[in-house]
Amino acid sequence: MLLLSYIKENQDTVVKGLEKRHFPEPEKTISKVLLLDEERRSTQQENDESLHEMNTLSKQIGQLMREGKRDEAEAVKAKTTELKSKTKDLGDSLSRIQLELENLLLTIPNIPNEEVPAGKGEEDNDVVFQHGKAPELHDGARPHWELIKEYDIIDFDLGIKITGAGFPVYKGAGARLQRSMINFFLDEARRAGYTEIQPPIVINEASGRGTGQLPDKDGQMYHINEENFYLIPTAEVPITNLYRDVILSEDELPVMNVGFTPCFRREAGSWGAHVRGLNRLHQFDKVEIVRIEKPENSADILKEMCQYVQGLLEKLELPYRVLNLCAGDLGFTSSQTFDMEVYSAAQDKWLEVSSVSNFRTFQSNRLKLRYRSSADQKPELLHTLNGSALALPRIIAAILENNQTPDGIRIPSVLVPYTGFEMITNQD
RNA sequence: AGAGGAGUGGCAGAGUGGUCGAAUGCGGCGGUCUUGAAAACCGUUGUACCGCGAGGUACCGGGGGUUCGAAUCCCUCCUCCUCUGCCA
Repeated sequence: MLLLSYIKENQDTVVKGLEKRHFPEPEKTISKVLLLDEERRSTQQENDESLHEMNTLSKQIGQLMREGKRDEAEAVKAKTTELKSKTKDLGDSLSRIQLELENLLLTIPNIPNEEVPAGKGEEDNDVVFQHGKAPELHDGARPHWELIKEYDIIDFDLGIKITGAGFPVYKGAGARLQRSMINFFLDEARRAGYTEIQPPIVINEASGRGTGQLPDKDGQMYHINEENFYLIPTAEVPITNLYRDVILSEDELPVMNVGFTPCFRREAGSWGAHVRGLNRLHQFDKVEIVRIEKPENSADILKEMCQYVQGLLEKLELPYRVLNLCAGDLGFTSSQTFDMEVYSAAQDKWLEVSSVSNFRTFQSNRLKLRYRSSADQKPELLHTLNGSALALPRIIAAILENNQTPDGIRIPSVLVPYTGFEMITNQD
């Protein structure tokens, strides 16, 4: 959620930012916000005055009662009747206006920062970096959804039997590869200074609102009716919400957390013919890095996090490219996002495996996540950032496809100490 | 899941209808003393909103209600503790 004070002081920037995102009728929305805010302030002033008067009279009554001046007290009481209903009305309008303002603010996405390219959709994203080259595959090389059958390492049909489409079962070497990658990613993050967190993978409504999944992505999360809980779409949600309603001291910064969790996404309406195999799932594993930084550092930290993720891809020997997402393709809560895509040779396709974002104060404003730079300073909102490091299924898809040989699938050497095998073959 | 108890400031803990944003202790910050530190003593110490300011308003787990007036009474939800039951 954007800061109201920011909107007030930077109307032009906000309107231009929303235009860049192709947000409909930005000017109209912003003037509505400002109008509601004005209404809120004047109503609050009236309300406060009215409450003040009530408080004063009530104290008088108490005083008179104590002095035994019953009749005088009753006289003052009579005066409060009218005031009371006025106060009630004012209070009602105030909360109605506040709710309307809050709901309107919740529909406004984050403002893209200056480095974000203009554009409408994914075709306008900027490729800012590219590394590695496509492997030369042997004749008869196949996409991963065929390879997993041949080597019997991932079974979609069994997943359909147990749950439904998009919930694969990992078997044998497939399960071990998956577990190895989780450990590898967590160990790498730990070496880079991140603290490992194992959060709940079920969250309440307040957490969903805190990081901005609610109300924006309500239909995209699995919901548990009895408890009004949601299955997490990413570890970002529980890990960032650890800091909801928290005022950190300066020496607690920066916060660098990493967590592995399964992630659940309904992906309602987003399935197409091109989405096959591991490319899109309802449940998948992901290691997520989450950082909380002082505002002045967040821009540099975003780049640092990208470097970190790129390092992982290089260690896995995967060809990849980095996209600076254009304003139209930016997530609702993000001010800038870099996507990492690996090249999948057998599909001749780029697969998104990481998304690294700076939310600036958009999340911390909802979370009320602040820090105090010194004892006599007012608390200041922090910046939150996060990134996948990494999401597993598409990495597995890329490894299977890029590393296939007539004799089996070669495991990247950095993973071999974790898997305990160098090749996936039919003998496993 | 059933029965009982409890949720108050960074922490501990008093307060059961009026001058309570809230005693007291601890902790934190500033100072006096000291070469320095400790001890002792003095002062200070929540957040948000409105207001140029003086100042005002709200917040005692969340929400609603009773009352001129609620931390205090009522309803409801949440959380924690104890016992019983169940169970990785």
